Amino acid sequence: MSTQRETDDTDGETDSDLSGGYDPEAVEPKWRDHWVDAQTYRFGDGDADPDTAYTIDTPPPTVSGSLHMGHLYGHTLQDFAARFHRMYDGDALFPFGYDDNGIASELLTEQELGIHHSDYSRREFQEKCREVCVDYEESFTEELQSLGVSVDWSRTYKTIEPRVQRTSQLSFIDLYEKGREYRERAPTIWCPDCETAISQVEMEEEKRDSEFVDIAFTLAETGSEPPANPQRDESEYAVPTAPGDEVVISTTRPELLPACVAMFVHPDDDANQHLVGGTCEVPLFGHEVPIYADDRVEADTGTGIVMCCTFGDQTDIEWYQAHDLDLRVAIDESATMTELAGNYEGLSTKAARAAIKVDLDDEGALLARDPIEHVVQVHERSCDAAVEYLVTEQWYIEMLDHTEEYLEAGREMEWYPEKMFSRYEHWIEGLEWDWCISRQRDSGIPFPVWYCADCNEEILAEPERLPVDPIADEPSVDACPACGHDGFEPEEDVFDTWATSSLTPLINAGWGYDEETGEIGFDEPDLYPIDLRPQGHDIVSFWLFHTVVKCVEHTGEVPFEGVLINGWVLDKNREKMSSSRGNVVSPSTVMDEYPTDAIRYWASGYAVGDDFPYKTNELRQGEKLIQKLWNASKLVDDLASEGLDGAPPEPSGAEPPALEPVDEWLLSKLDDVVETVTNHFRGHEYAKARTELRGFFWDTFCDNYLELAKQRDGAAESTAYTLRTVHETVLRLFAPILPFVTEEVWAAAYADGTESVHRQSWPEPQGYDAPLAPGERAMAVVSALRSFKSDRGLALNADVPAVDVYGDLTGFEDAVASVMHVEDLTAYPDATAPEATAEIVDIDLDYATVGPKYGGAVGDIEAAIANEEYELDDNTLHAAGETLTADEFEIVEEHSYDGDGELVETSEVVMVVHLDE
RNA sequence: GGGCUCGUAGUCUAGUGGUUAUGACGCUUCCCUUACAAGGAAGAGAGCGGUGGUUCGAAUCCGCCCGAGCCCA
Repeated sequence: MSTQRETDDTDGETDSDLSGGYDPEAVEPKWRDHWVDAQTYRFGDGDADPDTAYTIDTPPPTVSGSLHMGHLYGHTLQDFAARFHRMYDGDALFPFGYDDNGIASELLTEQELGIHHSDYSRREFQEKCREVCVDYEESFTEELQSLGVSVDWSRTYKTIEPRVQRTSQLSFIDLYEKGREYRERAPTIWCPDCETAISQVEMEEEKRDSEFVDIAFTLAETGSEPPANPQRDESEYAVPTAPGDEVVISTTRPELLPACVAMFVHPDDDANQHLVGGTCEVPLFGHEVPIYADDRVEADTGTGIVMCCTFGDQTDIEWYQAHDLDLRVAIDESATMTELAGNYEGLSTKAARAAIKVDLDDEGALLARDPIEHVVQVHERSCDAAVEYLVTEQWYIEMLDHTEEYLEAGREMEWYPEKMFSRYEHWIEGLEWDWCISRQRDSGIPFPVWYCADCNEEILAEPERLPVDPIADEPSVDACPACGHDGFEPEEDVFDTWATSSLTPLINAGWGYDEETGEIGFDEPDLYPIDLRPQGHDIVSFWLFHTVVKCVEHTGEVPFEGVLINGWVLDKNREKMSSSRGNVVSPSTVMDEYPTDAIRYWASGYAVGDDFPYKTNELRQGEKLIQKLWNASKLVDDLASEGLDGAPPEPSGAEPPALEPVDEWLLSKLDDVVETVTNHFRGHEYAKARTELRGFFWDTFCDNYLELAKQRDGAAESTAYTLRTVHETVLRLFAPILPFVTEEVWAAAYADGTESVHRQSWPEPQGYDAPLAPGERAMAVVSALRSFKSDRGLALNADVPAVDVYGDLTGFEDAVASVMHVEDLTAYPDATAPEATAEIVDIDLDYATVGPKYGGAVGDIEAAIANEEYELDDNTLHAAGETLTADEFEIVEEHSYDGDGELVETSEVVMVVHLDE
C-alpha cells in the first residue's frame, strides 16, 4: 500500500478542516501514506541529542504468513512508547528488521514452492529462500505501515543482508578470541527432517499416540546372588533370577534395540538388585549389555527395568556420560537405520519399528502391547518432526560459567511488568546446556572458519574481510600456522537463527570493526545501551536471554535499560487463538471494520504483560472517543474563534491579563492531568494514562467545561485562551494512542505548515495552582441540579427561578447559573439554610486513625454510636469510655427544611431550589 | 511434576489492609438543550472463584481447594 504507492501530490492529500463529521476511512489512509512519504518519523533529523533520544530495539519477526493479532498488539504497544518518547525526549529511534535466515524461513520456502532443500545446491536454495521471503516481507511491511506505527523505515534491516552477515561473523570471531566458543563432538539434539542440530529452545513437547511394548531380553548372568523369594509389587512378570530367564522392559521405541548399550534398575529396587553387575542379551540382535543401578530410573513406569540406547532421550545421554557406556549408532542423520541394525539397515525408524515388532513377536519376545498417548520432543512449530539425539561435531558458546553475570544483567534492567524478571531468573537457574550455534542448513550465515586439512587447526577469517563464505572463499593464510600444511577444509555449517537475532541492539547502534583503528566498536555509541526492548512473554527465556548473553559478552554492558513484555491477544472466550481451534481473528478483518485509532485505543486498555480478549464491543469505545474528540474540536474551534472576534486561533496565543476562575480552575486541573499522564506513560502504564485522559477530556472538559463555555457570552478572551490551551494540550497527550485523529485535528486547527503533532514537544504543567474546591463544588451543584431536574421530569434547559447554595462558589456563580438556566443564583459561603434544622443521624469514624489507635475497642465504640450511647461536646466524642478527637470522626447530618422551595442535599452540597417565583 | 500468573456486575476492567468497590460496553427510563443521538441526564446491576485463618478491620495478607493460562521438566 505504501512502499509501492504512487507519490502524487502529497501536499494536497493532507488538507484538513473541521467541517462535517470525522471519516476515519478517508483520514487514516491519508496520514499513513503521508507519514511514510514525508519520513515523519525519521530518526536524527531534528536537533535532539542522540544521547538522550529514546531508543527501541525491536525484535525482528520471522515472516511466515500475514500479520497476526500478536504482531498487531506487539507493534502497537511499541508504538505507544515510541510516539510518547519521540515527543518527550525530542526524538526516538524506532527501527525495524526482518529475521529471514532461520530454519523457519527455509521451511516456509519448501512449503511455498513445494520443494526440498536437498534437491538444490546451497546457492540455489538460498536464492529461492530470499525470493520467497522478499514477497512475504513486502506484504508484511505494507500491513505494518497500514497500522500506522511510527517506524523509521529508513532504518530497516534483514538478518540475511551483507551488513548483518558481517556483524554476525564478527560476533563469532570476537567471542572466539575472547575464549567464549568451542567446537566439540558430543550428543546433540537433532531434527531428522531438517537434518540439522537444533538447540534445546527449538524443541517443544507434543502429545502423540504411540504403543508401549513389553520386550523380553534374556538374562546372561546375574551380578550377585538373588534373594530367596524375590517379590515385585504389581508386576505381571516374574523376577529373573537365573541365566536364561526373561528380563522384561517396556519401550515405545523398539527400533532402538540395536543401539542398546546397557540396562538400568533403580538402586532402591530391592527385588532386582541382584541383576546389577550382570549382563543381558538383546533380542534379535544378540549382543550382551551390562546392567547398572541408577536413581534416574523411573520406578513407577513399566517393569522397573529400562534399557539405555545411544540415544533415545536425554537420560540416555546422561547415563552414557555417567557410566562411560559404548556408543552404538543405529540411526543416521536422516532417521534411517544404519549398518548396525543388520537386517533393518536402510529402513526408516518408523518402518524398522514395525518390522522389529513383527520379528520380536515371531521369536516370542513381544510380551504385551498397549496403545498410549505420550509426550515426545519435536522440532518447534512448522516442522513437528520428533527429534533424535546424535553424536555430532558442533560449535558452542560457553554460558554455564557466566550465569551469575547474566542474572546480574537481568537485575539491572527495569522489567515491565516486574514479575517477568522471575521468568528470566528461573530460566538461567535451570540452564544445563551451553548454546549450540551451528546448524547443518543452507540458508543461514556461514561460519567464517576453515580447518587445516592435516591438523584440524581452526583458521578464522580476518574482520576486514567479512562477510566471507568459506565454501567459496579461501582463507587468507597460505599455510597452516600450526603445522604448515597448505590444504584447508571449509566449515560448511551456518549459524543458528538466534546467533544473529541476538545481535539487534548491536546492529541498531552500528557495532562493527573499524578498519582504520583495527578495533571493534560502535558507529553510534550514543544509542547504546538501548532504552527499551519489547518482547512477547513466551520468548523471554530464549530470545531476550540470548541477546543479553551476546551483548554482555561483547560490550561488558547490559544492552537494555528496560524490557517491555507484552501478553497475548486471546479470543472472545479468553482462549488462545490457534488455527487448530479455528478461533483466529485476522488483523486485516479487524482493520477493515474498525478505525486504527479505535484498535489502538482498545490495545492500550490493558496492563502491560497481561493477556486480554479480543472483544468487538471493546473496540466501540475507541470509535466513540475519536468521534467525540472530533466533535469537541469543532466546537472549540467555533467558540475560540468567536471569542477572539473572528481572529484565527493560535496555539501560542498569549495568556490574557485576567483569567476567569472557571478558566483557571480548568487549567489547574489540566496541570494535574499532564503530570499524571506523563508519569503513566513513563512507566508504560498505558491503560492508566488512557483512563485518566479520557476522564478529563470527556467528563471534565466536554461535559462540564464546554457546556459552561457554550453559555458564557462574556469573558471571551479568557475562555478562548483556555479552550485553545486545553484542547491543544489534550491533542498532544492523546497523540501516542490516537495518532490519526489527533494529527487530522492538529492539521486543521494548529499546524502552521507541515509540522506533525507527533513532532511536537510533550506538554508540561504550566504552574496553575488555583484552589480546586470552588470549582469542584460548582460541578457538584450542576450535577445535583441535573439530577433534580431529571427526577422531576424537567428538561435540562428548563428555567429555574432561583437557587440558594450553601457553600463557597466564589467566581462560579454566573457559570453555574447560565449552564443550568437559573435566573437568580445566590451562594452563601459557610452559611446554613435559614429555616433548616440539622439532625445528627450518624457518626462516621475515620478508621485509618481510629483503628490502629483504639484496636479492639473500635467495636465497642461502633456499638455505642449505633445505640446512641455517646456524648458530643465541642470537638470531642465520648463513647464506650473513650474520647475521640475531632479528626477521628465525622458527624453525618440530615437536614429538614420547611421554608419556601425544596431542599436538595448531596454528600458535597446543600441547596434550596425555588421553582415558583 | 516444579515455577509464575490470573479468577471483581451479562461483558471488559480499576482497585495490594480502612469499611455505601472504579470506569466503560450492554440494559432501563427520560431528553433531538446553539459540537457530537456513535450524544446528554437519571437509574438498575457485583460484595470481589470456594473455604479456613491473621487483623479492630480483608477484594487486598496467609493456608488449602476449584478453574484458566504461560514457562520449565
